[in-house]
Parts: sequence; structure tokens; C-alpha cells
Amino acid sequence: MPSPQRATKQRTAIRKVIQTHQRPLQPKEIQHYAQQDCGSLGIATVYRNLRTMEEAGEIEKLELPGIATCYCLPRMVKLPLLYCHRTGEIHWLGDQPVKLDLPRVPDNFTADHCEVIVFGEFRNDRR
Amino acid sequence: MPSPQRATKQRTAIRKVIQTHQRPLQPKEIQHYAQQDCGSLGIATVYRNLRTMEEAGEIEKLELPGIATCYCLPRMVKLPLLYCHRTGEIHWLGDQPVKLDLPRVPDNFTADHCEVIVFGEFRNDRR
DNA sequence: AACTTATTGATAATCACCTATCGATAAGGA
DNA sequence: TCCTTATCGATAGGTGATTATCAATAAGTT
Repeated sequence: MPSPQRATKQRTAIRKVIQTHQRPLQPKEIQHYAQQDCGSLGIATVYRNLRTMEEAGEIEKLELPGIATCYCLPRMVKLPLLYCHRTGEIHWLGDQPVKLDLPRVPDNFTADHCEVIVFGEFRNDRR
Repeated sequence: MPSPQRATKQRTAIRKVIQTHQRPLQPKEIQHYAQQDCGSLGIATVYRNLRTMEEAGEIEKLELPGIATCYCLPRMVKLPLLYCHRTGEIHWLGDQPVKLDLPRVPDNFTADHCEVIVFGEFRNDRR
């Protein structure tokens, strides 16, 4: 019999955090939010679970400029990203029908995927 | 009398490399190419000069996904970038008239600048 | 409840990038 | 040429992200 994956409160909390928040999250953010469900949650546990969940295709890894790697639910549609200098958070630019097709690339280049990142900051208001 | 900047062969070589190559270069790449003009060139010297040149507005710093910070001549026009998984090099996607305007952003967000990055790889041919 | 072992958490260990240190070197003005 | 000091190079140090270690804990099966 193969070794089944156990339903620990830590893993469940991590999963919930990613499903709930509608934006890519960094490991530290995930740790922070998940701890509210979980009590203790070591950063190693976060990284460990993110890796396995990503390998299982349950979540998507997102590598971004300077910023630490982020994780989110697998994307069906590619939307531009907002990066806020002030909060350090990443958000989807999803409230508009911007369709991003891959630009045309040189013949000898095989395009994989494409990211559009808008840098700036949110006013101190709500977020 | 203020302290003038001296014309060392190291600095000259670094400058030339950035002016010559038509793409953003990483510190290590700059060191590598410049050493062909220069003989010895410590990595600390590269970083030191890149910082001062950037502060002087002579070059532009470019922060990109995962990849080390790159440097290039100040950009007049923002072009999409190609990142090659195989070579680790960054190239401009400049051979087509793609004008990239900032997407419309939320009211409470002040956009700064925008990058478009196409991931993929060049065939093993020439580059 | 007893048992097996997947999982956790604290922390040490890596790793890559970049900066600081400092004695040696060399640019360029006198 | 001599002298001042900007600059260099080797390397130690610092930083942040991620992984490895390993004893303790707790799923979940019997």
C-alpha cells in the first residue's frame, strides 16, 4: 500500500489560505495567515507543503522580480500583476478585460509563457 | 577641488561592455565580457561601478524574476523582454513595433512602470 | 489503545547575491 | 618624477530565501 497523505491541520490551513485569498502569496504571508487557523506553523512546514502541493499540480508557483516566489491556485487565464512597493503585496489586475497574448517572438525562440507586471503602490487607505 | 572620477581601464571596459551589448546584462556577464578588455577584473569592482554608474544615471538597473539584477543603457522606450531558460540571457523583444502602454489600474493604485517578460528559450543554433 | 510512520518545528546548513574591509595599485595633477 | 588619493582585487561578512536534519508529535489503521 502506498503512503497516503495525511490531513494535518497545518496542511489544511495552508491550503485554505491559498484558496481564500484572491492573489499570489509569498511563503511568509501564507505562514502568517495560516497561523490564525493553526496556532503554530513553522516556516519549514510551509515550504515543504508548498513544494509538494506544487508538484501535485494543486497550486502554481509564480516567480517575480526581486520579490520572493509566490503561490496561487493554477491560473486559467493570465492576468497582469500589480506589485505594491509599499505593502509588498501582489495583486491580480483582473477587473478589466485585458487579454494578454504572447507577443510575437523571433523564429529561433520558443515562447513558454509571459508575465506582465505593473509596479507602483496602493494608497494607504484600505489595503 | 572636488574629487574627479578617474578613467581606469576597468571602468572603461565595464562601460564599453554595457554600451556594446544590445541587451540587459548581469554583473557576472559584465565581468566576463569586460575581462577580455581588461585582464583582471574583480567582481567587487563590477558591483561598485555599476552602483555609481546607476546613481549617475549613466545606466539603468533592471530587476527581473529570479534572475540577478541586470543593467543596461537608460531606456527611452520600454520593450518586452525575452528570458531564455537555457542560456540565462535576457534580450530585448525589439524587432517589432510593440508599444506597451501601462494597463489601466485601480483608482487607489499609482502605477510606476511596467514590464513584460516572455519566458522561453532560444534554439541551440547561434546564440 | 497500540502501533506505524507521515508530518511537524526549531534550527543548522546552503546558496546566491551583494557589500564592507583594507592593503596594494595606479591615475593624473603639481 | 613625485605625491595624493581614487580605485582595485581578494575575500570576509551580511542578507534573504530555501532546504536538510532529526527528535518529537500526531494521523489513521488495526
